[in-house]
Amino acid sequence: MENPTPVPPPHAAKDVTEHVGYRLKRASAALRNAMDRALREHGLTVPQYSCLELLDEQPGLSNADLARGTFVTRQSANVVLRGLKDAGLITRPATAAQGRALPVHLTSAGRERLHLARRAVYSIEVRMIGGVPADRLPALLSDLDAMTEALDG
Amino acid sequence: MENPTPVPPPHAAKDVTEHVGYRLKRASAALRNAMDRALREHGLTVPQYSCLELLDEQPGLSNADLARGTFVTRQSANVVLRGLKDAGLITRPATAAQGRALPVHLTSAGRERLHLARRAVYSIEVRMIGGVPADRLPALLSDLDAMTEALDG
DNA sequence: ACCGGCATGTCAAAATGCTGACATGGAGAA
DNA sequence: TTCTCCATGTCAGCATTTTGACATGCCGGT
Repeated sequence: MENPTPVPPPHAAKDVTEHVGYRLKRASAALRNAMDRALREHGLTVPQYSCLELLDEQPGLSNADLARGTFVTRQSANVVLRGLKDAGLITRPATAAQGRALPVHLTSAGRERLHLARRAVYSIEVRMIGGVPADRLPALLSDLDAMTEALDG
Repeated sequence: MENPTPVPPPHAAKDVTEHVGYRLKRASAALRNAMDRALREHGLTVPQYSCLELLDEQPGLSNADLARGTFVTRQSANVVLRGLKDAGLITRPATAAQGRALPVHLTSAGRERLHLARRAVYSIEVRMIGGVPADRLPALLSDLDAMTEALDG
């Protein structure tokens, strides 16, 4: 009487490695690893790079914005920002002109560092995408998006 | 003269959220979050659950095997195993009969806990997969696999 | 037999991330 | 206005994970 009802598997799968979650995690880990190694040569961590990329695109984002954008907590993002500020790659006002949000901006050194690191990161993305047929890329993006929405919504 | 040569983007993309890496990370984060919440009710962390799942399928795996299987370092896996052992969910010999690898096995309590937690996790996977067209699932699995291989190989 | 390479388990230290909690500022309802 | 709700920034404590290092046991070629 330990387990009378076997759990119905999400879909036909011989073992764990056939599960979407496993593949997703594995791909994500591989990407994280590759980015870690590449960014280390530029003196950046993955969260730091992610913040720089977001800030280059949307200057003035707040700490909370960056936390959401990089999928970590506000507290973690705060630590990252402190590191970037100490490195002179971003600026952050000590007081808020209005509200509590403190808008973060890239310094020219930050922009420069980002542009250098971006080369390395993009080449990784190119290598990663190289494995999948080009005509399936839109579907892949869409499916990843759908999965996220299905979980978050 | 700051950046004479713009970096060629990996593929046509208006912003960062169009990049495969971003989508991948986002989906992975959403899954991780959902699993964290679900497994907490069962007193398990994601790495712990992952180890139990692997051990149920392949009894006798070593710490290093589990580290590779869960995409963490041997040291991290060791901490996880210690937790599982303290909880009485696994057994681990103190000495190796041959070689250095110590084969890990599930206890009946471990199997029971796994079967309970599996329901919650599978329902998450079902929900996640629910967002993508069923006929695209094989391609999705294949593409995730291809990306991993392109990065690791 | 010997030795070099390699995988494993483990220790120590540091970095990283999260949970819980609290104070502040703003928007909207009563 | 006043009050309630929500988002933000931040502090403290804890958990998790990684890097770096070292000792042990096997397996290959020499």
